[in-house]
Amino acid sequence: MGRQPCCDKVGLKKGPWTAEEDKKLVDFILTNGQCCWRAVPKLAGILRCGKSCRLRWTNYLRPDLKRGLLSESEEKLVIELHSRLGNKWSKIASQLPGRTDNEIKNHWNTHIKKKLRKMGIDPITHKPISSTDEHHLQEGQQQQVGVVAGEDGRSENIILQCPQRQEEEKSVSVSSSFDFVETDIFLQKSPGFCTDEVPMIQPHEITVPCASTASYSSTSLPSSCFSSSPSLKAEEIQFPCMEWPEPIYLCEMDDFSQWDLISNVGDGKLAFDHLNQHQRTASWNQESSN
DNA sequence: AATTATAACAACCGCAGCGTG
DNA sequence: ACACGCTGCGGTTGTTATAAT
Repeated sequence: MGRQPCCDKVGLKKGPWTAEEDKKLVDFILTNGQCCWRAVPKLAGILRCGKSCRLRWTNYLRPDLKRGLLSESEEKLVIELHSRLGNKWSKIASQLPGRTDNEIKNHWNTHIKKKLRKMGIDPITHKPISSTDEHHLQEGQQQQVGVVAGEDGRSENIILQCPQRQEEEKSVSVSSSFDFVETDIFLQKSPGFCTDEVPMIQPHEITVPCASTASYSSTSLPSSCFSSSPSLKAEEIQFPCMEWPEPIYLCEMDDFSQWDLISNVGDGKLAFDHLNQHQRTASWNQESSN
């Protein structure tokens, strides 16, 4: 079985990517497409392992990525999907075009988690924290079949979550997750909910914002926007009568034009304009706020 | 102005599933 | 059937920027 190891790690670089490395990787993929990641670093002349190249491309260099903070509606969608799927970041990301699993995971850990806790909601169970333990105890009693009782609450939680999560992963189109319904009801009843942070807009309250570009309704949504999701189809997510804000739907061409890494300088050649990461993020943020 | 704490996010690590020889 | 490599995923860490003292 003469396959070579994935990467021998000897002489391979780690840490932040340089402008030159980015350029090499982008040039290579734009020229050759995404092929065997193991071969990419050698062919592109990059001293990284294929895994690192793949991550850099998928999380940062891909031209269809949106930048900047998640919009309110994106956050709400993340919360809902998380209540159904748990930490299945890739599945959640597949429902947010232009967002990566890493980005969503980071946003969850740094923003959403705190907001939910601040609101008294357990970000893991999506239930009110005050009643979480008691609630689990009751549920545990109802679901004793096949359950090995843990000695502490922690292990019990895991036992309680798993069957439901597994079922939901098999069929996300199930009418409504109990967890999410409970969270949603709680959010609606919480006047103290930080509306300036994550407003929970009801479906009928969501309107497509006025924008200079064409507006999209749910009926005009291009199905291709969701083609990246093998396991979840957009229409399976239950959002009756919901009209999505534009940013969620569009893998905008605007995004490509705003993407400053690559620009066509004529005769088919691409110029690479590397900004440092924070400069770029700042400029994206600024653009998105305009 | 300097130092410390916190936030944000890019990148790494290890594991699991799947495909291939 | 088995061993191994490749890829993708999720958890975690490291680095940098910003805010607070």
